[in-house]
Amino acid sequence: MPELPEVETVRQGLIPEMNEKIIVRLDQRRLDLRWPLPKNMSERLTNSRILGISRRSKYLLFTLSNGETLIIHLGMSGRLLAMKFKNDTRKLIGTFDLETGKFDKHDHIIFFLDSDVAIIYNDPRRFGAMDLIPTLGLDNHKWLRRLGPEPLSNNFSSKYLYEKLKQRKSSVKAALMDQTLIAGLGNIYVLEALWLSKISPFRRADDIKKIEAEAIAISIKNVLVAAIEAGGTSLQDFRQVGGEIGYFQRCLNVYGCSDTKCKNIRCSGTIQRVKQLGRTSYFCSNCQK
DNA sequence: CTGCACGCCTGCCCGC
DNA sequence: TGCGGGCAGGCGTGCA
Repeated sequence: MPELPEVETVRQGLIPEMNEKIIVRLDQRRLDLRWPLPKNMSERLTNSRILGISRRSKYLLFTLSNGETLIIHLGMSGRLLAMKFKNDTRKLIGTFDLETGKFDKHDHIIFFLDSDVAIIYNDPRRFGAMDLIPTLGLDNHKWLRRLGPEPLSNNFSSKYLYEKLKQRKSSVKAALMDQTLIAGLGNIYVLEALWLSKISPFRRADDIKKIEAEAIAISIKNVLVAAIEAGGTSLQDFRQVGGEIGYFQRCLNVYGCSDTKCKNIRCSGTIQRVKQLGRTSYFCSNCQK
């Protein structure tokens, strides 16, 4: 569920908690998430200072003083939650219990910082992943090297999108979900952007006209910016660093809106829920052509 | 090479 | 009240 806006929201929340802090101890409670965790992760991270936190697509990148970068992917249900251990007044959801002093069974990794804050990685479904590699080799990492442009950067333009869609025989939805074409989108924001552009998710990508590609590119940027400003979408799992939900679900126009009236002001259609490529698509067949 | 089905994993929700 | 089945979906694998 965490797509680009959710990961960016987490990044922004982590910066005041983690930037310039030293990891004084690591509590690693499992050896694997989706894949094995980095070898000797605890030893390699202990006493390292976090020099910066950036994001590429849905990956969080922690630059460390030991010359390595920690890569974290939240998968479907991963959360990074900050917890003060002295004078804590925060309410955390589904994790550390202040009364019993016990961690949740899905608290897999806990980063203790020199500021009396701990960052808890909680992930019930364990679709998340971590890796730890030399910072110099970051661009060639297997998770990062094939990613397409960041949609909010100048590397992503309507011209780029038009040219790429022209090469695809799949549906426009499948193309926009492809991380090598554009990085960071998932089911929710692809469907929202297509609704805003009045393009059906079932249209063939190579049939998209130039003016339509422009509308899609603008819609992608608009929906991502708005979602980041709202602190992301919390449909089931997503939480911000302090445990708060995001508020963008109030702004969703089609995702999860089956059988409701289309919110397009000039449209009398009804939002449909249909299976597409083994995933759920929501769209209005009346105004999305 | 492209396009797409599948499996991973758990919690939740629905129907019986 | 209990239980089985379907669903959520990002991403790697493997197939045609």
